[in-house]
Amino acid sequence: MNKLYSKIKIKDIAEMAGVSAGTVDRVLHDRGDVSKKSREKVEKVLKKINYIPNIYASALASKKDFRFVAVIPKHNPEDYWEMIQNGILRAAEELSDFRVNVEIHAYDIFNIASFCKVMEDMIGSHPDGVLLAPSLKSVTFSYTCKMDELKIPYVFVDSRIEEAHPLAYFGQNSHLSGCLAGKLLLTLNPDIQEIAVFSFYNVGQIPANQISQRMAGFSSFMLEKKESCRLHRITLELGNQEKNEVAMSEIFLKNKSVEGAVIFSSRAYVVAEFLEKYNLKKQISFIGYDLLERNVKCMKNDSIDYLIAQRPDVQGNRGIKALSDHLIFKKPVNVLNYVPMDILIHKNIDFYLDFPNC
Amino acid sequence: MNKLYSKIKIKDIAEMAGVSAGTVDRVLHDRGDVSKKSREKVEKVLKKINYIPNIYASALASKKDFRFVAVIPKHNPEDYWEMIQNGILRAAEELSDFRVNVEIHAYDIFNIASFCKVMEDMIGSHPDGVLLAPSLKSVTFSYTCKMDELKIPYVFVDSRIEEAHPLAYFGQNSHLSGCLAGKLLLTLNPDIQEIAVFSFYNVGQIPANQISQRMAGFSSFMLEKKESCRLHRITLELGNQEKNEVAMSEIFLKNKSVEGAVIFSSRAYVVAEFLEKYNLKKQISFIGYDLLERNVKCMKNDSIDYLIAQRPDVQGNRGIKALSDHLIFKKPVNVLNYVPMDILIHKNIDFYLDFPNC
DNA sequence: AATTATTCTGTGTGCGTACACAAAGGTAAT
DNA sequence: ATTACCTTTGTGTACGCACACAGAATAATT
Repeated sequence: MNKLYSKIKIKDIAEMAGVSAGTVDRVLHDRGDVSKKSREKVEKVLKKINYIPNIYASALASKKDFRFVAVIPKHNPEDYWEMIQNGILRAAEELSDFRVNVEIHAYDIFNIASFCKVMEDMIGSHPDGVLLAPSLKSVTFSYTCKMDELKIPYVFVDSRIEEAHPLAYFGQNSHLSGCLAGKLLLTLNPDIQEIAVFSFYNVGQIPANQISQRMAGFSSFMLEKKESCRLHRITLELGNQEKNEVAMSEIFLKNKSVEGAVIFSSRAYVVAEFLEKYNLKKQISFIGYDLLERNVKCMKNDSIDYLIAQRPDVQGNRGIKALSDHLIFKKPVNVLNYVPMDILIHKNIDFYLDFPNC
Repeated sequence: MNKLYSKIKIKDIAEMAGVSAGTVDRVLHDRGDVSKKSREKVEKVLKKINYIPNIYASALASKKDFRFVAVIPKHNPEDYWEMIQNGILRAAEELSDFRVNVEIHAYDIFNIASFCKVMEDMIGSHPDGVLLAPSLKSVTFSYTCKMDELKIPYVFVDSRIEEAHPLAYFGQNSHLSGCLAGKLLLTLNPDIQEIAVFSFYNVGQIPANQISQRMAGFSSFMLEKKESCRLHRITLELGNQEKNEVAMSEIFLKNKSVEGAVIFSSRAYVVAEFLEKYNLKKQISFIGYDLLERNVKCMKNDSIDYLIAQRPDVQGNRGIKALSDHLIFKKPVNVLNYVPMDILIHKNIDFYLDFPNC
């Protein structure tokens, strides 16, 4: 409750350099109007000591407001994107005392025009920073180019576009995460010969980056480790339960030799609930992604064996924080941030859910 | 870069209530010297609006220094405890602008007297808060009682003592983590019949809470799921490589029917390196705990199949933050915080290591 | 040399809060 | 009614920093 606390402050530096606090401040912020002589005196002191500004005092004194915009898909409350959004909103709260405001602009994932409209309006509003969940590669790229020109820093979450120049990326290494899915499936059933690989048919939309890369990773892994294994690709349709049920009956009921299944998008429950309904849980090893409530429920019913999670909340949270690290705290930020591929099974999923990541 | 930012401040409340800022402050901090009339006026306003103090301004203005002490085992730089310490030190840095100082007091894990000395000196120094890695239960308990009396808040990390009244606990649910080890071993080898269970002989010391509970969890899980399976308990001795090698030869080389092994303390590499040396990696499924550098190396050599991790850095970090949440930010803190049981395999371990947890 | 123009530098104020202190109000005792 | 005493209240200053502004020092012009 006493003494101890001590840190070098601007005033101390001023004293050491034999100038005033104002001059030190001008040097620190490179704001000009400093003679060479004074600048050198200050810089000499700065080199000697390790000045760490009090960011809280700094934020308090600053009059700048920051406006960040997060552009993500429209979604339902139980969706994967909701978790990303939660992370974003949590960051917004944590940073509110630093005069940071975050707006969420949502686009329709099935409608490129909607994405374009959102992006154009967003860029037109001249935000200080942008968090972006990429849509179609070429389209997205044209907007990131515009932001490069306007010097608006942007970060990617979930997936990224190699050609762009984001401040940072937070997301999984999709290819390797597909390999992991393969590895887990082989652990469950080393002798597996036929696997059903599910994906969703996105009306008029090329499959997301993320998902096709996972698929590629999985395929190449299986090809290498178990060439003999046959992969059946089944395309499901969002909301068309009838058709999906037919497709799944075809593969699971008619063809009794399929012993495993994978899905690379977050709606594993669509398949898992089918497995439950027809009592196939034991025969079919099934692996999915992301901790949607319904997925978790299926896992607890043992219709999903493994879920691979990717800390979506952390992605959103750290994405926003990367922007403020760069713009407000002037900290260097890591560009490529691959989030861990968390392996969840019945036995450890509860602790994962209960413990706030970050 | 403009408007937007606005939050209710003490001055606003003062205006609304028709009193001065000083009076509002006195009400907010329950510091007395306020007439019933004024208090009511202020409280009425407070109920209506949602006042969130600016903790940074508050920290800036506060003249209180906080001294936290972390009592943990002495250790080497590559040890498990080093990671806990790193989390502690990171928290100390993050909180330095809040006038928080953290001291690390280390005790000799093999010497109860050393623990007692550290604890007594520590308590005698009247810290504002304590982070504690428990030693022998009964001894530790006597000190937590003393801290209860002195109203010094303390948090447990790693393991806990049920009878004590900590502000918080951060650590794994050891019992279930033992079950998880069992589950993973069965996934690797569903037909396993003989398993070697390793532990370290701690000279003159009862095995740590943590470890014996994992062992119990594992045993009960195996008993339930695979009654026929035989468990061989092998006790190794820290630093006595010769003796250890003999013991391991006995179990792995003479007895060819052992197909799996587990160790519940962090030095899995002692066993794994033996498996590498005698080329037993493929025959023996082996599961260990914690991401020591040497363990990770063994995993990459495929001599360890699974490592169960417990975010030791997060434990240390959140432990210290729990103290400051309680003492400085007056936030309620969760008592029981079970960290996730992270499942690491060759395929996903790198991402886990690269990505800073929190 | 005197004046104006141009750097440059120090001081002062505010950010939102905590806390010390003095002033004001009230009550009880003389 | 006066004094003394306690309670309650408002004001002022400091925390460390950013930034505006005035004033000092220097350079350029007449």
